[in-house]
Order: sequence, then structure tokens, then C-alpha cells
Amino acid sequence: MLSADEQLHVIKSGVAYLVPEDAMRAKLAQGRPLVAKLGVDPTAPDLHLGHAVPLRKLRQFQDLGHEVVLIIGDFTALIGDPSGRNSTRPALSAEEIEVNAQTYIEQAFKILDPARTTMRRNSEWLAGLGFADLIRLTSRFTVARILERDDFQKRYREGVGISLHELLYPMAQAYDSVAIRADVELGGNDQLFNLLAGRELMEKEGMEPQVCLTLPLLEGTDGIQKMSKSYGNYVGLTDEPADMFGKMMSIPDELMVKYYRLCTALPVEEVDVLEEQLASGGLHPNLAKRRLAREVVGLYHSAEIAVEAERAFDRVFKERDVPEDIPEHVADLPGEVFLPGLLKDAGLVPSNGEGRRMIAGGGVRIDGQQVNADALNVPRDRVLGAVIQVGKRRFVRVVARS
RNA sequence: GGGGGUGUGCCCGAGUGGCUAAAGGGGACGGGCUGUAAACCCGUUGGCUAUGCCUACCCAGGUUCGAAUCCUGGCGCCCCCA
Repeated sequence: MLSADEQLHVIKSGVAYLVPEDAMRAKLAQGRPLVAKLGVDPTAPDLHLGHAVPLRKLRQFQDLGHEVVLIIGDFTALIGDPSGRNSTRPALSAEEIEVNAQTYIEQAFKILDPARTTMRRNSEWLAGLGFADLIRLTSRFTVARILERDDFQKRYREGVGISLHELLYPMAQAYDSVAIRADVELGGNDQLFNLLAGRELMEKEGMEPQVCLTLPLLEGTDGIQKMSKSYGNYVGLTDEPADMFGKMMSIPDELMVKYYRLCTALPVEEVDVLEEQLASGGLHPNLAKRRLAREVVGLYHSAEIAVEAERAFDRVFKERDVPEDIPEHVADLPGEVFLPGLLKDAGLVPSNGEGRRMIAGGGVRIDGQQVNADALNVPRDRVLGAVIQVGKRRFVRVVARS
């Protein structure tokens, strides 16, 4: 086992906050496997790179010889984590939660070591609490303290509704830490308040309080909003290699180093070198981004597939060629084909109107040739067997129904 | 329990009887430029084979030649007083 300081060095890399750091060192110095906790909200069925950030950090803990407890918040899902939200979330049904939890676990094990991971559901201890227990729990917190949390404060100030049960979320999460005697709890930066609540509660319960470790929120491919499915700026862990590669290539340059640090398995020293080379101009950003894309695809698929993905990417975007695998669209073709309708039927656009707009805007190509803005009807020969392209990445080959 | 406010397109937000498929912004999408990056410029952004038709401003009725705009009832949300 590495020394406490050596471990601390690894643990600290890439984190936003580690509070208190001294306590972390002291725990590591005890020389025992620590319990690292991560609470997960079974609301998002599909994981993306943002979710993977704390999981990667947990993996580091495991590699250092520590244990991980993943807590599926099946009970707290009745509340829905209000962190960073500006409105109440709808509660999920038990079935939805179960399905989501299952999906989560499968995907999490792409990153975590199952041998050192324990799965728990917080209904195990929360569901059995009675009203009296709840009263006792809530008595540990004050209204002022709870309202200190940024998002509550903001909503309160702005007159956006806060349902009473939402205030219970941090308390429930804190109780989870007590239940499993966590040594350290991880979370996104927006979780700091909740993590600290856990620390405080443990202390009040006479336990050795957990250390709180937060990781920066990962911006999505747009480079602005945090990565999230609802913003459509996410890179899914189960994305197809080509998609994943393409999405990785579209992140802003400024985020590359952050992604290298938080989303790849590259050793810290290597990332440091990359960062330096990028800053000095010694490394072309495009090359660095390609490598990043390969690393990420390699992690969730394989190194060979990553290379293929890169080749396919170059084919379409560098050589402006059509991809090798193009879905076929089987259609009945009259002599004159109404192009917007064909685009719609082929699933390239959601409506005829959108198809018209795309044509008008010069976004439609037939066999690589841009369609004239007024060419709504085209002869059958023009499209039969042709590759129709909308925008840069939507392709279809038209085949006649025989 | 009482009083007041508010509900518009993916989001924010203007509009307070006709000229409104609804200003402006954001986002998204397309084009240009490029390293499919960012920035920037241009365009589009309800549906319909379409000089027109249909559906839309929380919901249901009503007034009117005509309603997102006025009236009635309902629903949601917010604030203040108690």
C-alpha cells in the first residue's frame, strides 16, 4: 500500500474540494481500507461522461486498496434530488426506479471493480423509519442551516416554490452516511452541501465524520452547460463508437485538459505534459483532441474500435466522403419525387416543413451535390440508389421497393 | 381564513380587441469560414405537395363581424396579511 501522502496525491488530482484535507490524510494513515461512498440518483437511466467522473475517482480509491459503497437512492428518489434544480422534480414510480437502478449498475461496472464494490439501496434503512425517527432526524438540522444551500436560498429568495419534502433530501442523504459509516463521500460540486450535512450528522451521532470530496461539474459538448441529457450535450457511455468519437471531437479546446483529467485513465503526469505542450503550442489542438477521443472511445469500447472510429470520422469530415455504412431507405418512387416528403419518410427530418427548410437553406445533398433551393420535386432517377445527405452527418441511401 | 398577482412558442420574455404563426433574446438546426473546435457572419425555427388551408398564447364556455388580448367558471403557480 502506498503511503498516506502518496495516496493523497492521487486522490487530490482533479478534485474541486477535499474537506478537510487533514482528516483525509489522517484516515489514510490509519492503514485500513476506507469506505468510499457515492450516492446515485436512479433518475437518469443512461450514464454519460459526467456521471463517470465520480466513478473514475472511486476507481482510484479501489486501486489504492479501498472499498466502495454505491448507494442507489431508491428511497430518496421519492423526493428527487433538488440539487442545482430550480423547481421541484416529479417523483418516480417504484418500477421506473428499479429499471433505472439496474441500468445504472451495469454501466457503473464498466468503470468500477466489482470485487471491491458493495451495492446498497437506501430504502434498506430509510423505508423502516417511523415518524418519530424522522422527527429525531430533522431535529439535528436547523432551518437556517438548510436554507444556506445555494439553490434553496435562491429559490426562496426568488419566490420559486420549495416543497417541504425537498428539504428532507440532504437529511436523508446524510443519514445514508451514518448507516454505512462512510469514511469519505464523493459527489459533484453541487453536492458539497449534502456531503457536509452527512459529515455534520455523523459527528452529532458520535461517529468519526466522513471527509467530503467533490469533483468539478463536467461541461458538456457545448462547453457551457453542465453535461446532461436534457441539454443534449452529453457523451453517453453506451454511445456508438462513431458517435462517441464525433462528440468528443466537438468539445471546445479549452475543455480538453479537463476531459483528459476527469474522463480518461491516463496517468496524471502524462496529462501534465500534454497540458504544457498545448499551452506552449508544441502540440496541435486537433491532434490532442483526436487522442482524447481515442482514449475515451478506447475506454468504453476498445482501442481497436477507437482507431476505426477515427478512420470513419476522417472519411466523413476530413475527406468529405460518405460513411461506409449508410442506412438504406426503401421507398416507393413515382416518376416525380417530392423531396421534402422523402426526407421525412427516410427519417432525415421530422416534418415536410423542416425538409423544405433544409432544402431552402442549402442543407440537402444528393450524391454530394447540393440541392437547389427551389427543387422540391426531383425526377426518380435522381434519387434512386443515391445517397441523400442532410446537414453534415445524416445520411441515407435510397432504394426502390421491389 | 382574507387580499393581491400570474400562466404566451424548446426556454426566457413582449404583446392588453383586427396590420400577430405572435416583437426581442437564448437555445437548436442549416449555410459560410475551420481543425465537424471556439469565435464570427448569414439564414431557418407550428403542421400541411402551400400565392392558400389548418392548428396554436393553461383548460372549458361566452361576448364580438373579429379575442393571446374582454367576460364567466375551472386548474396551476407565486406573494402579502392573519
